[in-house]
Amino acid sequence: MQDDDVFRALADASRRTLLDRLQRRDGQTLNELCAGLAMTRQAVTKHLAILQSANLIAVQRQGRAKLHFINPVPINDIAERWISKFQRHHLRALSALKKALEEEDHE
Amino acid sequence: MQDDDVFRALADASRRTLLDRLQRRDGQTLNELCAGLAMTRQAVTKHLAILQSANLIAVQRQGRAKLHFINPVPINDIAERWISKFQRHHLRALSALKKALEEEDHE
DNA sequence: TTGACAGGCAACCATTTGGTTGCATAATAT
DNA sequence: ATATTATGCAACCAAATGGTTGCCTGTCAA
Repeated sequence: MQDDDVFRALADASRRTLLDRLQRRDGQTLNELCAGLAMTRQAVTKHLAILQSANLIAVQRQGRAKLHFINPVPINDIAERWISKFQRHHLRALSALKKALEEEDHE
Repeated sequence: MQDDDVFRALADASRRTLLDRLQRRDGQTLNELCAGLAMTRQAVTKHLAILQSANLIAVQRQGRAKLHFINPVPINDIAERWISKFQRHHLRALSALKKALEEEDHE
């Protein structure tokens, strides 16, 4: 599955924070993204590499600076392909859960 | 963040497969969920425990069997709180999801 | 009651992960 | 030309992760 990289990239809170920051202001450099985070620049570099290989961010060199741009497409893909699956079965699943919990209460 | 458990639980392909299976047929036992998977029952047990502590599934004992029920709420929560940030241009689809959830709550 | 079936617990293991430090390289400013 | 700034690379480390095996407990059926 190609979604796997996206899911795994999103699993880390630091990486979600980085996406958060890029979402607030797109096109930030590595050093800008490092500011205020409790980890070294190299750690951030690794996180960004993971986000990039999951296609969640795109990178553009500008002189010695490296600009990072968020790519919302994979997240939207997941939202549409995967999460909607759960919504489709939401009613049935919820009623099954409810029924199960009620039966549990009667024991 | 409380979403963290959900994100991390969803990061593993085996766990997503388990959710997939429960989505197809809810209320399966541990042994049923193990069938055809290339890992031991104990590995599946661990995955189910992670899914449970992320509140993605609920469990009900029935005699010596253990029934597993999917809980779509945390995933919908993420869709609402987090992923929606990244799909501003899909506001219409999102409001449809929100509306569906609200209708469900009123049952 | 005895055996088979469903699941739980704990120890152990290899690999992955998230992080570090130290040094190197490339572009810019003075 | 030189110092400074922005980033890259590689080795290393501890902890988390995903998995195994072995054995134990509880429940059902014959």
